[in-house]
Amino acid sequence: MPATLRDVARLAGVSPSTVSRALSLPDMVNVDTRARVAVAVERLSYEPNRAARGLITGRTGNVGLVVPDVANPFFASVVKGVQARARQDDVAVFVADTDEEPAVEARLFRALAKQVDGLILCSPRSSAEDLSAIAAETNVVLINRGVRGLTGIIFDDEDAMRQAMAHLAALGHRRIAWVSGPEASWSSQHRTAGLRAAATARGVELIEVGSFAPTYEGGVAAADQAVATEATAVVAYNDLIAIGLLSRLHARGISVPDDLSVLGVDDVEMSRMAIPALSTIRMPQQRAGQIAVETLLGLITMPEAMPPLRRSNALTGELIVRNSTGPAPSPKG
Amino acid sequence: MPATLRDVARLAGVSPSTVSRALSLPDMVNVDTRARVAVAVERLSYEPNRAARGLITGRTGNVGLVVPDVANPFFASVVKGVQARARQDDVAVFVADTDEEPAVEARLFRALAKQVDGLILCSPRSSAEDLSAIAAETNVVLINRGVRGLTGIIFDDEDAMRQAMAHLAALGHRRIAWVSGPEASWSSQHRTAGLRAAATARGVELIEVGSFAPTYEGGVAAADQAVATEATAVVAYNDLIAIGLLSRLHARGISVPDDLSVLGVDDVEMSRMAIPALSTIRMPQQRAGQIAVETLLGLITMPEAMPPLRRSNALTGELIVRNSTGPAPSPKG
DNA sequence: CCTCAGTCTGCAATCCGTTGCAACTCACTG
DNA sequence: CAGTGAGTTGCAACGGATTGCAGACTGAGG
Repeated sequence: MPATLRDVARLAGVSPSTVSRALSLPDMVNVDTRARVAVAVERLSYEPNRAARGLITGRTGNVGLVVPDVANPFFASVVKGVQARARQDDVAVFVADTDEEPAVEARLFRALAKQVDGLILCSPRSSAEDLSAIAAETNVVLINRGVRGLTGIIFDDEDAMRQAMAHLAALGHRRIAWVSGPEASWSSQHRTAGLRAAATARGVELIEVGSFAPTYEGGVAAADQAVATEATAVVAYNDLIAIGLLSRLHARGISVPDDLSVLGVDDVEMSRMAIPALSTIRMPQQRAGQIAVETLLGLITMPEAMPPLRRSNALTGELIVRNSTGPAPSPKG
Repeated sequence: MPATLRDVARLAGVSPSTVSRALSLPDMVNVDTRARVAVAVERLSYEPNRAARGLITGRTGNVGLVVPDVANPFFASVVKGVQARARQDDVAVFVADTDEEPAVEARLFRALAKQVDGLILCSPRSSAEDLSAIAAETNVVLINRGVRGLTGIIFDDEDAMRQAMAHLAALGHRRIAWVSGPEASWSSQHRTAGLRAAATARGVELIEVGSFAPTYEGGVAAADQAVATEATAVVAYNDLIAIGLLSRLHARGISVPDDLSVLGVDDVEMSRMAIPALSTIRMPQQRAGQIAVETLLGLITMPEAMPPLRRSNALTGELIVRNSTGPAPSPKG
C-alpha cells in the first residue's frame, strides 16, 4: 500500500537507482532530476522502507536501551534523555526492562542485539564478563558503570560526595552517617569511597551503616540504624533511600532537619515532593542518556575513533539545597 | 557475520526453503530432516533476520508504545506492563515519549507506524480525529481513552469514584471537594461525572475546585482553594495532585487526616511514600499495559475479529486505604 | 572529426527469508 | 501395472532498497 522506490521512479520517469541516489547521495545526481524526484516523493508521500534498507546496509537505524526498572524514576529520566536525543537523529529506540533480574538480561541483550545498531545499557548488576560478551556482538555504551575496554557514561561520584560533605560540614556537622546501597553496585562503591575520602579530608567522623536496597523500603529499614549512630546528619546512597529515611524518622517523631539532616543523591522527580523537600546532589540523568546516544551513534559510524571510558569527562553533580538539611543541632548539655 | 538461512541449509544438506519450513511450519517437514536442521541451527546458533523476514511477510514483530511522559510514574507503570507482556511473545517494543507536546505526536506516530505492526497509544490530549487517522494506517490500541470505532483499554472511572465516595461517606464526610484534572482529559471528564453521580446518590455535597495540571505543582496550587471550600475531605484527580495537596497543607499546618482527608486516584509508586501515606484508588496500570499488548496482538493476527471498546470490560480500581483519610472531624461548636 | 575526461543514469546483482508451484518418492488401490 | 494421493522437498520469484560497474551523453582539447 505505501509507495515504494519504484513507484517514485515511475512517476519521476527515472530508474529506481536514481531515486535512491537522489535521496541518499544528492550531489551525485543532476539538479533537475533531483527536483523531479523530490516532487514525486512528495506527491506519493514516499518514505523508504527501513527493513529493506537495513537488509542491504546492515544498519537498522534503531538502538536498544536496557534498564533494570523503568518505573524507577532514576532510570525513567535516563529513558527520557535517550528518547529525546534519539528522536533528533530519527533513530527509534527499543526499551527493555529487566525487572531487576540479571538472569533475564543475557537473553534480552541477545534478542535485542540482532535488531539494533547498538545498545545502551544501564546494568548495575550484570558482571563485567557478560557486558563484554555483548559488546563483542554489537556496539555498546554503558551508563553509570565502568568496565575496562568498554565505552561508558559515568557520573562523578567522588565529586558528588565531596560536595555533599562540603555542604554538611559547612552546616556544622562533625559526625555523619552513610547509608550505602547494594554492595555489588558500581556507583555505591564509588560513592562510599568518595565519601570516605571527603570525610577524612575534612576531619569529619563517618559512620557507615550497612548496605541497603536502593529503594524506599531500604530507607525505611535503614533509618533506625542511622539514628543509632548518633550522627547529626545522614547521607543516603540515593533519594529513594533518603525518602524512606524521612518516612521512618517522621514516624519516630524525629524532626528533619532540626534533629537530623538527611541528604540524598540523584534528585529524582519525587525528591522535591517529599516532606520536607529533600536536599540532594542532582545527577544529570537526562543528560547522561543524551550523551549516551551521541556516543553510541559515534561508535556506530566511526567504529574505532571513539575513546573508551575516560574518568575525566564524568558528569558532575550539583548540590540542590532544599529543606531536609540544616545546621547541626548544638550538643545538648 | 551471523549465520544465514543458507548457511544452515548447507550444513544440514537441504535447501533453504526446507530450513525455513522446518522452523516456521515444522509439521510440513519430515522428522529426521527437521532434526538435522535443528542440529545445524544449534551449531551455528542461527537466528532468523527479522528485517528480511519482515520484508516479505509484512510483519515486523515490533510494536510501538507512545506515552506523554515516561517520567510520569503512571505511564512508567504502563510501560512496564507492556514491556513484560510483549517479551513473552518475543515482540520488541519501541517506546516514544511525546514530552506532553501534542504537536510532536502526529509526526512521531507516522514515523513509528512504518516500523511496527501496531501502536499502543496513551494520548490523553490528541484529538479523536488525529487518533483515527493513525488507526487508518496501522493497528492501534488506545489506553485510557475512548474514541468511537477504535479499540481501547479503559479504566472504570465511574466505579472508582463510587468507591471513593463510599469510603469517604463511611468516614462521615458530608461535604467533599473535588480537584479535577485538565478539562480536555478524557479520564478527568469521566471521573468528574462519576463523582457527581456518586455524590448525588449518597446525598453528599460535592464542591468542584477548578481544573488543575495533573502534577505535583497542580496540587500545590489547588490546595488553598480546596481548603476554602470548607470540605472535610478532598479527592484529587490523581495521586500527583494529591501529593501536592499534602505538601501545601503541611506547610499551612493543616493536619491530614485529622483536619482534612485527602484521597488520590491511581496508586502510583510514590503514594505509599508520601507523608502521610496516601489513601487512593488503585488503577491497574501494568495490567492495562499487558491487556493492551494482548489486544493489539489479536488485532494484528485477526484483523476483524476484535470487538471495539466495550465499557463493560473496563478495568476496575481498588480502594487502598492508607493514612491520608480518616473520620470527618466533628463540627465545632 | 576523433578522443578523452567528466557527469549522470541505468542495469543487474545483492541483502535474507518466505512461499506458490512443481516434482519426486513411495505406498497402496483397483 | 497404471493410477491416485499423501507426504516431502526443491526451484525460483519476490519483497524494497542499495551499489558496483558499465553505458550514454556532454563538452573540451587535439
